[in-house]
Amino acid sequence: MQYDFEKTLLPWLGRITKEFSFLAVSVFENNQIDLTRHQWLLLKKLNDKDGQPQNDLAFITDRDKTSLTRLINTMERKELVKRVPDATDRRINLVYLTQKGREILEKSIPIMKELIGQMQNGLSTEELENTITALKKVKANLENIPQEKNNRLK
Amino acid sequence: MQYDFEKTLLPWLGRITKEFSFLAVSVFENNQIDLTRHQWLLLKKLNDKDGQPQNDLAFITDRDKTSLTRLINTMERKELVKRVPDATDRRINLVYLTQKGREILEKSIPIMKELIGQMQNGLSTEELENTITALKKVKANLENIPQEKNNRLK
DNA sequence: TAACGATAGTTGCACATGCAACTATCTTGC
DNA sequence: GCAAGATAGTTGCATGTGCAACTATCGTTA
Repeated sequence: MQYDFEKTLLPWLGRITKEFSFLAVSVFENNQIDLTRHQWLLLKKLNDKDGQPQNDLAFITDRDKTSLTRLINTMERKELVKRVPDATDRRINLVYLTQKGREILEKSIPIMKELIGQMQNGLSTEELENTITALKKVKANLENIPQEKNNRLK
Repeated sequence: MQYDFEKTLLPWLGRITKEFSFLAVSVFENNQIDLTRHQWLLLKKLNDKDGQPQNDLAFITDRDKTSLTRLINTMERKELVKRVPDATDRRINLVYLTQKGREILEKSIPIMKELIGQMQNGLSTEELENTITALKKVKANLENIPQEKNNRLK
């Protein structure tokens, strides 16, 4: 008998993540917002705390610093964020929202809330909480699996 | 008051997916298996049913056909799969596992099972089932959200 | 203070992905 | 049986990602 991967969490997580990304970009487009899911998330993090070093942003968005470099490149071209060299430590770039970035983010937040609401539609509060609790356990489990090579989040 | 996205499913799904990919590749490496998560999944699907057209494989792996083209390119270079033109319809390439592909897949399956087991560790059968049920609902919700542009899965 | 190691960020390379546009082939309808 | 449309697959371009190797700068310490 074959091992049935459909009865594990694995396939669902990937599918939903991908599907949601598509939807988000699609709904953004319908509202004349030109943002990818990744760009949106970074704007959101900058809105929570503006002017962060690239390294910190890489950490909180679970991303390699090189990936963040290029995401910032793209977003700087689109004038959503700007790099400002740190006054005291010249190695550091602080990343700030531009006015345009802030406006686009504010326009996008209710759309994202609506979309998340639709996604979670039909789940009771309890069901939702239980699911998140389970996913947190899963995340914790993954973090406890040792791996030699994983040094990107140091 | 800020809307707290951490209390929605959204951030957890993406994080876990990414973290699991890392772990899988890392554990594969430790066992001298050179596979990415995507390559592994395709091998798995071919093992379930060998000799499928590229279009069908794109569909069942939730992927654009162009993405699949290039994934097959990579995997053909690594001699994991091979393209065989369909005898009756010359537009179609049927994709088959190679001997090497099959061997590597068989070596990888117990490792994947083990990793999924570790990921789901501490979740009771009931909890796991409830979580999967909830995720299925979420997936169904996403599919019911209309979007003009999404024509990739036709 | 000079040297060494740590840290922040970038670049080269490879992989993965999607959309638009393309070629080749097949199917359908007149 | 031929033209028009549908289908399978590829390619160009853009985005996003990670690792290894690199530069520039800072901190520590001998």
